Amino acid sequence: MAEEKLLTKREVVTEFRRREILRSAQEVFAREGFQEATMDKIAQNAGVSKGTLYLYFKNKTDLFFQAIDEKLNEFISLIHKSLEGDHPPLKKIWNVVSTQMEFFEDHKAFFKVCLNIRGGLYLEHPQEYFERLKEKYQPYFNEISQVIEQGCEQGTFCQVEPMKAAYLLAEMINSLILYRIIHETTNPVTQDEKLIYRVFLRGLLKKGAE
Amino acid sequence: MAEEKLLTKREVVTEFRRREILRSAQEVFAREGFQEATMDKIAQNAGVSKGTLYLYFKNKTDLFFQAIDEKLNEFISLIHKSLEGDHPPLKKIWNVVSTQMEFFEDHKAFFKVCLNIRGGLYLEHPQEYFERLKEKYQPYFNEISQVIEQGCEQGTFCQVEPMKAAYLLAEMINSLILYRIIHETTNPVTQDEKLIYRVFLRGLLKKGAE
DNA sequence: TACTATAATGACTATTAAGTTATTACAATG
DNA sequence: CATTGTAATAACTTAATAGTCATTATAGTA
Repeated sequence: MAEEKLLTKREVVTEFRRREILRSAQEVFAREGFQEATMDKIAQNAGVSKGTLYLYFKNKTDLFFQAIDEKLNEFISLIHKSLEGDHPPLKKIWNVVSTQMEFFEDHKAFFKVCLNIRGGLYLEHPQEYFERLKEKYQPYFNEISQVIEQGCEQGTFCQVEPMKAAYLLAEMINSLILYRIIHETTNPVTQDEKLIYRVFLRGLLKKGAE
Repeated sequence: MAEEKLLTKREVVTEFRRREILRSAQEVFAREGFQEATMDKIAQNAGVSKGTLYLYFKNKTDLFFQAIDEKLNEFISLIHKSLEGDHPPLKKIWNVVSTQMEFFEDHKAFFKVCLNIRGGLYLEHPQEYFERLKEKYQPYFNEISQVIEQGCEQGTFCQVEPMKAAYLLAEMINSLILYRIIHETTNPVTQDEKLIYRVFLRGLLKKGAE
């Protein structure tokens, strides 16, 4: 009675096509950005014709957002996992820093796309997509902000607006990823992780100074 | 003998046109971003015909970069002025934070354009323009980094790579400007300036904690 | 005022690329 | 193996816009 939901050949092909198109789109968008990436290039790269793209995706913007959606999910779920369990806030902050740093170190092209989106969203995509992405990021900022709130309550951290502090931390991490890209740094990420961790928690001031 | 270099009517008009086009371009680019801003819109907004734009500027990209150039100069020279004189590093850090925060608070549209450029540069503009802009920003990062170096030497700051610390500071400031834009915050910037100043120098950790 | 050179115009061209659709290929099914 | 409906194709349409150029207007000058 095991109602084995065997996929027909057609369903298999359909799923395979969809994946292949998404993979191709990720590649081309990451390499060329939204404008320069054309539907023709993506189709060719995927080994299908342009018309086929439109059987699977409504339009270019739709394809774009679905393409990044997956990697973004991956990132956000990594962050989520790194915050599971009952650890002290300091440990969790460290986990965020190292997880994010290492993820983008391994996905530099995707990092550029993220910058690209954020920069372009305010100006070059329909408001609707901005809202969608904002929602997408929400859990990420919420989780960091909760960690900070927890730290405040426990008396580990100073009193701050947790969400603002979360933004600060997130952008501190991004700034060093950017630094690494611009200066083509190859030294171990761990050094930069430590730097962020230290500055975010203790600041630049030397003990006893001022 | 006062060799008064009187401008002819033609020269006056020419200079006026040029200024008017730049002003219009700043406006339209800030409102719509690079892609959406068309030469027609810019021309119409400036009250000239499209052909005229090409008498004054080589092409769209050229116009774009000349349009932002001016505001960028203004910003960089403000930062420069705020670092003049013989003040202790702490005072100078404060000056950077408040100058930058307040400048972008007053020029939110321009801030968006800056994000837009940075995001798009890696992917959507010729490498040449990226290099040009990098050079443009150089003095800004150099000055901050020198302040930090000075602080290190004087024993006020911990030992860090000054340029990385400069990046950290710059992006911390940007992160809160971004926060203000996204959350449509209207509370006084001074609060946010103080937050950055404190976190950058002393971090989030409560005295005596951990 | 008349002549010349430069500035300005806007219709025009050329290109690019998103999205459509008529046609063809192919998988499922009895 | 024949029939049918769905998937895929690629040539086509459409729209947008950067950049050009022949024509017109205007400032400088004698």
